[in-house]
Amino acid sequence: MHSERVASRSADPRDPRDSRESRSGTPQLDAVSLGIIEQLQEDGRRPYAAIGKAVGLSEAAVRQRVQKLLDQGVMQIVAVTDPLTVGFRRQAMVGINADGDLEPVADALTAMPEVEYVVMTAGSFDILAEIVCEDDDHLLDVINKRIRILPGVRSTESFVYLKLKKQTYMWGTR
Amino acid sequence: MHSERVASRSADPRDPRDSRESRSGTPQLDAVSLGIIEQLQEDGRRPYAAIGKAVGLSEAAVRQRVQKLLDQGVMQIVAVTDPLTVGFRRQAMVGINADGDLEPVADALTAMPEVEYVVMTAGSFDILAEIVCEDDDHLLDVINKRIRILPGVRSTESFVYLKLKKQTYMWGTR
DNA sequence: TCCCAGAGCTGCGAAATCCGCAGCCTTGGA
DNA sequence: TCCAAGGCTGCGGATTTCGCAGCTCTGGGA
Repeated sequence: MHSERVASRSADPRDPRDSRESRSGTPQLDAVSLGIIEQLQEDGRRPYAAIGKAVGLSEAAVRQRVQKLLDQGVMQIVAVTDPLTVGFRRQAMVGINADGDLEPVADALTAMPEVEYVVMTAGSFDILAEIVCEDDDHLLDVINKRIRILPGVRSTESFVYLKLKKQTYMWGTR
Repeated sequence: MHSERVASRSADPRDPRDSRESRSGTPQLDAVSLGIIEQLQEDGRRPYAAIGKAVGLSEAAVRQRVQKLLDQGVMQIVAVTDPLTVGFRRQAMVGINADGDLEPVADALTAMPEVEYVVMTAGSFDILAEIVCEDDDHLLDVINKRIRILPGVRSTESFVYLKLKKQTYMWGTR
């Protein structure tokens, strides 16, 4: 039994290690690590032994891999909620257009505590940022006094959240 | 010591229970539960005893509260990653405009495994949906053959992700 | 070719954590 | 006034986590 020890050598002939990196500097993951992530996407507190049984590894090995994935920043194990149910009254997605290099703008957004999510995109917006605020005043303040002021920012468009319908992290399990 | 047992009765005079619900049917949370969530937003695997010490509750009480929060769907404890680093080549935010009742459209989106995030918004889009795909063909397929076909959908606009800059869930700790 | 260093895995006790349960207290309704 | 329900505590027993020593495989250097 413990069926696929194979996975660690057949699926990807190379080591599970960071033998090859994508250009962004993030390590490449083998099938076993993906399996571990998949298990933890279902339940972030699942015991290492149970994960090991599922992916064909010992408890200790799973523990080492998980620790490494966390250290590398590849994954994080956290509680997620719908902010609207936890006292934050206003949440919005903001589309941003800017001139020149977008990196400094994105970095400035990343530094703001109210900004939960920043992604650079292709399309009619250069950057999308998700904002979580206490109330309308707070939201207005962040957008007008903190974002639209950033050097290079040409325009913004806001989408205030009315209702969160879905929020999952289980793409691994489909 | 165990300073604020107060919190469970002074901050909000009512029980920590779902004595009063917001209109969406989600229970109201007291300060202690918020504290627990905050702890788990920093580290989803933090031991119950450590959380208890931080919020002034026994280990068993924390365990019961966490279980209840999970059962109620108020929070989930999961591993989150940047899909782009885990083998999914294409990710996009799609803005959608539709006629009539938006609920069925949102429900249909929610049912799609490739859709990770669905939110109804105010602004020039009615719905925002985040999509995670294997590659360009897959993405194109989902948008053209699955989303734009939905009854009521008038138009869509896509923002393909180039680089994820920030992704946090620690709004509680600021 | 031989040898060594590094990475990853296993197995194993010790320590810490999780879990179920009985009992106590408070609140609200009959 | 009494009872039922919800929430909390404390406590053992079962389970899990943790640290460590030892093994294997691989790649590089002499």
